[in-house]
Amino acid sequence: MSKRKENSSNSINRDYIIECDLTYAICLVGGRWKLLILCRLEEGAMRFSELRRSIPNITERMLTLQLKELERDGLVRRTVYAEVPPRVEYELAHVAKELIPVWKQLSDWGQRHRNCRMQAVKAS
Amino acid sequence: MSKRKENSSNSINRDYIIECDLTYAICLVGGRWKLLILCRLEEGAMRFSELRRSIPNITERMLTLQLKELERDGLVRRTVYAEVPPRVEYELAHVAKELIPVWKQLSDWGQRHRNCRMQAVKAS
DNA sequence: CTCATTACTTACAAATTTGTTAGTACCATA
DNA sequence: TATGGTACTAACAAATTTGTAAGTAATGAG
Repeated sequence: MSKRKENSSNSINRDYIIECDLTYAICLVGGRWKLLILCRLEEGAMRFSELRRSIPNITERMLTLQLKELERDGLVRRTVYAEVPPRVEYELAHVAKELIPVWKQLSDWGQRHRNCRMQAVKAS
Repeated sequence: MSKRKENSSNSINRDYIIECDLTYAICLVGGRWKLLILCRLEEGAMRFSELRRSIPNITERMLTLQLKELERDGLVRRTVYAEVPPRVEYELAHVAKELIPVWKQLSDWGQRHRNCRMQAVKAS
C-alpha cells in the first residue's frame, strides 16, 4: 500500500473493485494481518508491544504498516501518551466495533467449512 | 496461488494465519475477484462466458484461476456439458450459500463505512 | 476451406505485498 | 558508561499476485 503505480491495469482494477460495497469492505480488512489485529483489540485498547507479543509471527514493520492503514481507514484509534518510554495505545473505532458480529459469523462459517473439508478428505 | 515456495517465511506465515477460523475464512474468499464472482452466482448457475461478460475488467486468465480455486475449496460447483461449442456452468455450492447473509452484512457495513468517510472528508 | 465460438492453457512480465536487517530517539536503571 | 525498553522508520530483497499476449481443440456455419 506504499507507492502504487497510477494507471497500471492493476490499480485501475483495484479502483473498479472497490466500487462494490462488499469488495470495498473486504479491502479494508483484507491483507494478511488486519483481522488478526482487530480481533486482538476486541477486548479493549492495547499497546504496540502487547499486540506484537500477542501475534508472534508478525514483524514490527508489518504491524506498523497494518496499524497505519487501519488508522487511516478509520477502523482503529491511536493514542499517544507523553511518557518515557513511549506508550501508544490502539483501540477499535466505532465502525470497527460494528463489524464484530460479522466477523464472528465469518469465523463460525470458517470453522464449519474446515470441518466439511476434513470430512471430504477423510471420505476419499 | 500457483507455485509457492515452501518454507519461505511468507508461506510459514500463511499457514499460521489460517489456523484462525476467521482469517482462514477470509483467505477462501479473499483475492481481488472472488467475492465479485460469488455475488454473480447468487441468482443461479452461469457459464464461463456469462461470468466473463458480467465482470468487464476481469481477464480470462484471472477468471479461470479464481474459479479453479473456488472449486478446489468447495465453494463453487462446476458442471461440464458435453456439447460443442463447450458449455461449462458454475454455481454456488451449499457452503457458499451459507455465506450469502454474511456478505450482505459486510456489504451493508461497507456502505455505511463509505458514507462515514465521505462525511469525515467533507467536514475537514 | 476459412472463420467463429467456447472454455480454457501457457509463457512471460509487471505490480504489489510481505519479510529482513539495521537503525533512530528518548530516558531509566545497573 | 553500557544496556535495555518502547515505538517506530528506512533501505532493500524475496515472494506472491495480477495482467498481457498468444495459442489450443473441437465443431458447425458459410
